[in-house]
Amino acid sequence: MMRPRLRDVARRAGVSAGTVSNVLNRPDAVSPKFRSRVERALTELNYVRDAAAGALRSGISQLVGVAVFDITNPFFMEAASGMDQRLAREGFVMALASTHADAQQEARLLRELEAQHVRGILLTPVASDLAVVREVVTRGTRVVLYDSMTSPRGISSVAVDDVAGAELAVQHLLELGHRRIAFLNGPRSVRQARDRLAGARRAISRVESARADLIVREAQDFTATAGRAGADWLIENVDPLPTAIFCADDLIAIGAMVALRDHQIRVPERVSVIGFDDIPAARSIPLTTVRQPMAELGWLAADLLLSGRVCHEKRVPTLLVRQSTGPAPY
Amino acid sequence: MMRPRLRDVARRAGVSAGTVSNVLNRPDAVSPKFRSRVERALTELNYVRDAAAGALRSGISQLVGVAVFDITNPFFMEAASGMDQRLAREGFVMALASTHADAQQEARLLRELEAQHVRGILLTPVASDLAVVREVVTRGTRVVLYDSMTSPRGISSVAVDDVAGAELAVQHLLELGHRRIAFLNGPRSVRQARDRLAGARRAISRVESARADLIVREAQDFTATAGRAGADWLIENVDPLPTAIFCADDLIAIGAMVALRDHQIRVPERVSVIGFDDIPAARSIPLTTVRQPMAELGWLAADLLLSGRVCHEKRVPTLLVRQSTGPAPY
DNA sequence: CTGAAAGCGCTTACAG
DNA sequence: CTGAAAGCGCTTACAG
Repeated sequence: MMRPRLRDVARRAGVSAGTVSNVLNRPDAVSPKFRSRVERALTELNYVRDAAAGALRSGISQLVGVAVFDITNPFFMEAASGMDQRLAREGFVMALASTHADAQQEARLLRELEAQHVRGILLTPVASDLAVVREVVTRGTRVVLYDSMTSPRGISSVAVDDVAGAELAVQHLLELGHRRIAFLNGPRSVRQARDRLAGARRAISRVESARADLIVREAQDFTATAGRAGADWLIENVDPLPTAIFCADDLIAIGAMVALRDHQIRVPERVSVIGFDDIPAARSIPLTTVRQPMAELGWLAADLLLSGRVCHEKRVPTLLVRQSTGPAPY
Repeated sequence: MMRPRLRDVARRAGVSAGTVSNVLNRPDAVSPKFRSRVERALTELNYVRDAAAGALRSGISQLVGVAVFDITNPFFMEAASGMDQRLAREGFVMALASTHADAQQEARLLRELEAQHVRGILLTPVASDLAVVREVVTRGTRVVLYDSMTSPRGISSVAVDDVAGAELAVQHLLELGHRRIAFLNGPRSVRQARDRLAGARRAISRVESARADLIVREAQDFTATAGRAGADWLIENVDPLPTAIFCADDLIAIGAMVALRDHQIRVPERVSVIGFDDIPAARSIPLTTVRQPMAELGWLAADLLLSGRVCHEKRVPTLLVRQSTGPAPY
């Protein structure tokens, strides 16, 4: 009826609770005879260690906190899946939560996870000052930053170069002859949005032969709904319509394509669309995009967390040309 | 440096630790004078309750376990998002994990979450015997089943009628004149796959005027990769190709459409494709599908968990006709 | 190598 | 209404 406790196992094995605990936590310190006796009792009773008690006493739990912007964005879930793969093999349980890209909620969440004595936290940071993160780290909780370009001392991070990625995207459009390009960005409060804007601008500024324009429109968030609204806005307010739209993520791009289709504007014949991330759905659109190795980076972030190694991994994203981009129509 | 403890707050407020705890847990039992003094100390020190200690002592934590088949499937993440919305408003933290639709891993996970003294578990059950679930519930952990058609006594569940949904899908194809229909199903070990097959068969068996065929192919899992392989198999092995493909979920449908496109088979002119779930990407394809109200059901499941009410909610899914289905070509 | 004991930070009857 | 004390189930020095 009740779950067995350490003392139940101890009684059954005819040893003390301390010895059972030793078998569990430092088996080498127990004689083979006692160890096998205890192990039998453990399996016979189907013992599961009380995680709360263990966490309280030892100061550490089998929980790893993962805090991302948005759990419905495949970008983050691909990453979380990579993290989970690394974590599960050591028996850790992932506690996933969303910050909704809000600094307040991020702070609340970090404290809450710390209070659970999590083994560590994998975080997509919203705030770039990292004040709360530092606080938590100072008190002894490991944090690894996912998708963060800041490389604070003592805190590991993994990231992709967003500036380079956006540059790649816009360069691709320029090479196709586009000279009036719209950029459907995410909210500027998010670092990724700022960096991608910087990259887009840099590519534009490189154009020498002719003049190139970048029309920037900021979406409310990185969702398809926001992308749709953004494209609707372009269609209504920008005349003539740009011949290409660079979107700050694939979800925005998907939304933009829905809007274009609703207005019978053909992609890529009249307007080219390019995204960012390469979420699984991008392939089926099929959407030209800038690929980020999300699962790989997630795996790496979890690995850094477990090993305790401190380092800053940066990856350069790659361009994936599919069928949503083509030559400029004029 | 160290996080403040209850006793630090007590000292600062000039009261005992018990009184601070009372302010936190049963404020009405404390006089207004003491209460406000304690509350000030609480905020001044930025106190965060130690969750592990609280869980150990009270037997309950602020954690809610969520165990789904696959965290990269938008179907589950839309649901999780609904759960999170309900949970976050009461200050609960969601611990999301994947069972990979495997009964073993499900059992392991349930025990692990129980050991964390979670407030409850929201589970997409793999095993239909529910033995481990019952065990956990007997010991006092609340469980609400998500997407489960079994309605065990004492355990709440929310679900959509998969049989009816699949019937709806195939009926739609039949009404369009299709008589050779392929069904790209998920693994039969999963209840949803079995139910959707039953629904598809039922629709087929209703046809009176002419004969209708259902060619069933079981995919490895509910992913786009599996869907692609499934459609490739159909293209290679079934001649003539069926004029319509019903897919057990949208991911499989998306994969199938990629395969068809790679073979220059036009959708819906030569082959109609219909999915199941209505994940956000479906709209942008645009894929005809059977809609499940995932976020709503997730919210409801979390609500049942928190309220402790036991009931079984069933929803009837709805058909969403978009542009991936059309009249049979012959 | 093993056992008895202290203690992690809370919560909760209970005495005053 | 408040405080002192016991105890949740573990882990970990420490004595034997």
